[in-house]
Amino acid sequence: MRVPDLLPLAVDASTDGCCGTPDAGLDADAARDVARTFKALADPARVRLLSLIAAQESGEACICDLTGPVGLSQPTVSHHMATLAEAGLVTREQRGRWAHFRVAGQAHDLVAGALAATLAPATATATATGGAR
Amino acid sequence: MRVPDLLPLAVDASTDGCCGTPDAGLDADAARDVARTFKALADPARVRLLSLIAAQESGEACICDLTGPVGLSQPTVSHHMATLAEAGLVTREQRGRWAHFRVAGQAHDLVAGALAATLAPATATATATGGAR
DNA sequence: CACACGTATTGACATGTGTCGATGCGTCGG
DNA sequence: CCGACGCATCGACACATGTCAATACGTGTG
Repeated sequence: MRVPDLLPLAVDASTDGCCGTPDAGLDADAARDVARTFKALADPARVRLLSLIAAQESGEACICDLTGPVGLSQPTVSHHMATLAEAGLVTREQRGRWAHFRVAGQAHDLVAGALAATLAPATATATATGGAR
Repeated sequence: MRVPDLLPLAVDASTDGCCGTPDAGLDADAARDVARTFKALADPARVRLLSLIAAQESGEACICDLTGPVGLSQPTVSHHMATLAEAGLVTREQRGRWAHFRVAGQAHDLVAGALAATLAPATATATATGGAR
């Protein structure tokens, strides 16, 4: 399952004095969550699947619509979609015997938040935790 | 030394008629480039290293400053930094016998561009290629 | 109800990747 | 000039991951 309600985005508190977070980056847990989000996009097949769904006129697609364009077997596509869904980047809706996938509303904020947390640990906690639903 | 001038961000032209790019996502090459960028951030160690550098007061750090906080050996950190540098996310400057790393100016745009290309192939070509091509 | 169809799961395999110890290569200090 | 220091590379290992064929599971359809 694991659709984390966005990201913890905690900043390392190891040597955290009071206000400035001197120079310590994200702590181990936060880094692991951030990496988990990016890892979902770290494969050409998943990137292609996601862009393929995003490019659909209807905004959604089923597995059978995707196997052809990406040139992968049905089990492989299904596996990738499960990965994307677990990362919270797509949503899966079983309608009849078709599984309809669409890009999650969180998707952009999820990745943008992870990026912000990585590149600007100080300000990211404010922007991301407050900005993304 | 592979610092791709941002991303190609090409959209699939397989069934591209004239104007709308009906519903095809990124092509294989573009997806591979996008995935390459995200893959650099798909490991907790690298995320942590990057955030650690970004959090430095001076904006830069050498290997010896990083091995401690992340709890990894010097060769491993060196290897991760090479990965980040090859992805164009950090820059490496040899000064004396220290190697100083700083977050590349491209870094944010590089990742944001990859994200945009994935989630909004249609508009991304306009926004991203306009800035980079 | 039996069959066809779309999807998910399983098992297996090859490849990729993170990690470390040992070692090599420049550079500074005595 | 020689030793210490910082970093990169190499070789090796364990583990994760992408991929497929085979198969199981639900759901419509005849």
